Amino acid sequence: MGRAPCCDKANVKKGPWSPEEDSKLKEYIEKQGTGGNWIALPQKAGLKRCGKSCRLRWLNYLRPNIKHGEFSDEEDRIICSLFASIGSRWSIIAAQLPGRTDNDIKNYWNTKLKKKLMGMHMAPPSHHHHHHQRNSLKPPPFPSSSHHNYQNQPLIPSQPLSSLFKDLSSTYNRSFSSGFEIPHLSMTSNNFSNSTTNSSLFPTQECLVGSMQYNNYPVKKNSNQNNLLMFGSEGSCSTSSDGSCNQISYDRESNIKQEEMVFQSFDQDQNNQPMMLNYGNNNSGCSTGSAGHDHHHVINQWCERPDGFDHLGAENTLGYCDLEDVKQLISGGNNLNISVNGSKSNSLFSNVDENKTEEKVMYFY
DNA sequence: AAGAGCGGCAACCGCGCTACC
DNA sequence: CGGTAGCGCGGTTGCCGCTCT
Repeated sequence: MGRAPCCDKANVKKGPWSPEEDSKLKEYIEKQGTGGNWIALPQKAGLKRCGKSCRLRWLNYLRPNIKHGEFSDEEDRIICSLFASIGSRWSIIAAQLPGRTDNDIKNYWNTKLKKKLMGMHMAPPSHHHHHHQRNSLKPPPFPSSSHHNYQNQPLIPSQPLSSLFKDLSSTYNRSFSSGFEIPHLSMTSNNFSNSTTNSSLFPTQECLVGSMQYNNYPVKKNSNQNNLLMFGSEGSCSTSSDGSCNQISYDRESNIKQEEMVFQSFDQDQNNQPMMLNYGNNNSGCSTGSAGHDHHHVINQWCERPDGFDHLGAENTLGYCDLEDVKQLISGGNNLNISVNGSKSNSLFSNVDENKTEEKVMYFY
């Protein structure tokens, strides 16, 4: 039994939007707002479009402060860093780049950035089949929600992440040895009614990934009392648990997405302690430092800190990871060594709930 | 000059999640 | 508590312009 269509497909227009449709939609939303119901919106606005189509058009093209055009080197770097860390979570990546949409970034990655990175190390395909080889550089398997899983991807390492960053480094004539960025994803919590989060309220734990020790990232437990892998803003070094969060909120004015994420449920470890994975570095620890860069404005709107520092607090605000550490992570069969709460594990996902995934080892493609 | 191939991007599609009834 | 509507996301497709042969 299939799902009922969201609209009457026979009576909706498809294809490119005309300027008239654009102005109708823009005008309606600017005056009336979305009303929290995209399905009903096109009829109210006098558009023969599917609600989903309207939403997409608004979010990707019509809403204020949308940035089109060339991506800066800094934006490239952020995209690459986050992609290397969390994979194709475009909406999350987009949240780090004000004015950019997930669709924009996705397209940019698929058509340009990926090739830029691959250019020096991978021979171009002999035959180009449009749209069919774009995913040849696969993201790292990400302990995703059930929404998207990577467990069915073939375990065939083809592109060491280290070389990927080597490419990037040479491309931009800079070294990533002190600037490899770790995902930095701010959160809000259901426990807080407003949008601003004091990130220090989130519990964190220490964790070793390869030679890197990470201890800045908060962890939360979901309502099922499973343990969650979360990337997040800096926090205290304490441990606690609270409710779940898993929603995207929007800046009231710009509709720019703000993220709060629950990524993956983990089993408890052998000591019956909550398991988590933090990203950080031996040297960075819970350090603080200079203020953030422009691309963190979105985050900073939501994760204010009284000291004025950004979330990871250092010059590179997303965290640090020495390139050698990255290489180390990639080497040895692309197998990450993880230590959680002092107990070593030889793969990132060895503690993943086996009912949810069969994949035990993190590979980079 | 023409057609095939390629690249870029807007838009569509299907599905998971969640709030609501 | 199950069913359903709506939302949001990532993957995919279609179209169009440019380049190459």
